[in-house]
This record gives sequence, structure tokens and C-alpha cells, in this order.
Amino acid sequence: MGRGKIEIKRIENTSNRQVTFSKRRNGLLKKASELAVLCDAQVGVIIFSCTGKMFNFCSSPPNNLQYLIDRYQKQVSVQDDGFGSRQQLMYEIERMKSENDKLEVFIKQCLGQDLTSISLNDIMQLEQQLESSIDKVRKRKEELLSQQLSNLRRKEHILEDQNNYLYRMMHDEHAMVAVDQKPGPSAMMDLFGNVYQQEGASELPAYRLQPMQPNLQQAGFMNHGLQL
Amino acid sequence: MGRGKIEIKRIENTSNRQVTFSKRRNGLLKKASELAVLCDAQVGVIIFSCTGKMFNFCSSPPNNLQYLIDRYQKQVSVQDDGFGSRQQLMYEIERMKSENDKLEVFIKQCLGQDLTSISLNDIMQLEQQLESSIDKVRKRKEELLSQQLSNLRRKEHILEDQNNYLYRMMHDEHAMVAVDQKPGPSAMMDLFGNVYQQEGASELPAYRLQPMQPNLQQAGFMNHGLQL
DNA sequence: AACTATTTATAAGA
DNA sequence: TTCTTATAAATAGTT
Repeated sequence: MGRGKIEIKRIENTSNRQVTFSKRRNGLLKKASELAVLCDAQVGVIIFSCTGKMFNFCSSPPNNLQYLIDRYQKQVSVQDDGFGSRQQLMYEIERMKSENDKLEVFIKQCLGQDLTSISLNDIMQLEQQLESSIDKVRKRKEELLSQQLSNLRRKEHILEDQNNYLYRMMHDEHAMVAVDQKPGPSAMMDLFGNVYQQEGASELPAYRLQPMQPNLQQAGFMNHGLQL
Repeated sequence: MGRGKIEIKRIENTSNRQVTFSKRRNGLLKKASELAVLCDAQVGVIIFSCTGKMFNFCSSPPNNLQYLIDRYQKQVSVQDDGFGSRQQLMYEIERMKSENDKLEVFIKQCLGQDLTSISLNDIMQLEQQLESSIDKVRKRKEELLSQQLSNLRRKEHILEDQNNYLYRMMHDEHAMVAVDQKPGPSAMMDLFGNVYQQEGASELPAYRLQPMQPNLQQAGFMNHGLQL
């Protein structure tokens, strides 16, 4: 429709393309609006130019494309398995919020805050629970402490060993010529408390210290906005 | 454009309207597609007929209107304050999920489960916390128990009162003619333990029992999938 | 941005 | 619905 027929393919001339874009965009939006009015339909159009500029049109709740989009997503999410509609996402958020609230209320109870709205039965249950928890926590504490203790004992032994060796070396300085070939303590500890097995020393078993503290730490938990 | 010019307003004749809808809908989609090809633009169209049937078109990632919608929502949510884009909602859901996980981990610690990954320091802090919690819980338990106790005492008194009254009535049956006008106990208790002040009895103060258990109950908490 | 020769869309009729 | 066709509308190329 114009002075000449054009092929429907990308217009290479840039300014030409921009002019056509402007004309046809207006045409499209006009047609959309007419369709909506004439046929009592709801029509929404989204256009992005190749330069990234956005244009949109919505007939029904004027300028509220979101309504149409929600309606679209509802239909689509019924077709495929059903996740991703904006409304479903909002519902999911509500669900998680209430889940979260429940957890927080429960945590407060465990922290002994906000007990006024709990029945006597529940209070007694809570007390039992806390007693059992504290038992477990204490057991674990004992474990950790005894671990540390035994670690320290091993270190002590190794250090004594090392000490004796060094002492002997000092009292026998002329023997230092070929240190490497002399028998030393079976394990050595570096400045950080790590223990290394010495090559060729096999009479004594190598020590492997258990870590004083486990590596995985629930970071940031103890001050999570819930005063402990 | 056609045999005659028509006014752009709702077509009242239904079949006419449907025919026009079909024709113009095709026209609109064709125009949309042409615009996209000619001008290298991304065009999306959503149409709902007045009967609820949906039609849609998307030029760029063919048949993937969702992409265009996301892009639209991104722009819109930058314009106004910025909530409601589908992607933001998904981000929010992720945030809440991790929040939730944190809370659940913390609850497990409070319940004395999963202590292997906690450091000695944190264990000791946890122990202190639980001790303080259990203190508070026990205090509250004492409160509730003493409340129940005092309630029972009040009931006991009222029942004794009532008993004496009834006993006197039985031993004095001829006086029953005008029971209403005789002085009775100052308060009466119904079958459910509710106490009512008797009319005209003002020598003794009315009793108001404190509720044995508060009304608000954190329903479903103690068995929330977290074994207690 | 306006003009206008043409093409395209489509209203009405079949 | 689909086809036809006269006519209205859109627009390509030009100014």
C-alpha cells in the first residue's frame, strides 16, 4: 500500500526503517484500538524498537496492560504445568510469608519470649522439649571439650618429643654435620599446629589431630535479628 | 475500508461483530508481524474476544510472549516504584526460601538436632540461651499453675457456699414456696464452671474466674514437621 | 511533516 | 465460514 509494493523483509536503509517503524507502529496501535472498540475485545500490544524503545497499548482497563498480562499468564499456566504466572508467584510469596511467621513464632517460644498466649499443656511440652534439647547440647559440648583435651594431649606429647630431640641436638653439636640422616621425632608440628609425618620414620604411628572446630559454621545465625 | 465506511463503535449485530473480529484480528496479527520483520522490532499482541477466547502473537522469540512480558515488566517496574515484575517476584521467593532455611536450621539447633556443624563457642552460647529459655518457660508455667490453683480455690468456695445453701433448703422444704425471694449464695456456677452474679446479692463481691487457659493458641505449631 | 499514487484491508453481499 | 468486490484506509516513495 503505497507508491510501490515492498517485500516483507528487514528494511536495510536505517532512516527508511525508522520512518516506516513510526508509521506502521501508529497504524498497528490504531488497528488494535479499533478492533477493541468494534468487537468489544480486549487488546494489548507491546512493541520494542530495535533501539530498545518501548511502546505499548492496552484497550480494556485503559493503560493497564498488567491486567491483560495476568489474564494471559493465567491461561498459559493452565496449559503447561502451571508455574510462573505472576499471580501464582504472589500466592507462593504469601504462603512462604505465613510459613515464615510460623517459624518465627516458634523460635520466639523456643527462646522463651512471648509465652503469654501458650496454654499450660503446650508450656509443659515446651519445657520438656527444651530440657531434651539442652541435654543434647550439653552432650555435644562434652564431646567437643574432650576432643579438644585429647588434641592438646597429643600436641603435648609431640612437643615433648620435639623438645627432647632439640635438646639432644644442642648437647651434641658436633653431630649436626648430617642432620638429615639422623633419626628425629616421628612427627613434626609447624607453627600452625599442623602435624607432618617425617619421611622414613615408621616406628611410631603418625598423629592426625582432629580439628578443634568443625569447618562448617552456620554463619550469621546467632545474631539473626532474634536476640539470643 | 470496505463497501461502506463504518463508525468506530461497538458493532451491535452479534454475527456481524464476530465476522469483523475474525477479519480484523487476522489483519492486526499480520500487521504486527510485518512491523516486526520490516523494522526489526519485537512485537507482542494479546487479544481476548468478548467470549473469553484468547489469541496472542509474538514476533521475536517466536511464540514466546513471556519474554516480551518480562521485558515489559522490567521497564514498567523501573518507572513506578518497582514491585510486581515477575522476575522480582521470583527473586523475592528465592530470598524468602533462604530466610526460611535459615530459620529451620536455627530451630533444629534449638531442638538439639544437627549439632555436628556448630563450633564449641556457638554450642556454649546455645546452651546459655536454652538455659535462659527454660528459666522463662518455667516461670510462666508456675504462673499458670498458680492461676489454676487460685481458680480452683475460688470454685471450691463457691461450691461450698452453694452446697450449704442447697442443704439448708432440703432441711427446710416448706420454705421453698417463694425461693426467689430468699437470700441464696451470692454467686452461682453453671455446669461449665461459669460463675454468675445473682441479682440483688451484694453483700459479697462477685467472683470472676480467670480463664484456665488463654484463648489464643498457636495452633498446629508443636507438630509442624519438626519433631519435638 | 505533507502529499499522493498505490497497495492493502475490509464491509457488505453472496 | 469463505469468496467476492467495491470502497475505505494505510502507507511507500517523494517533496
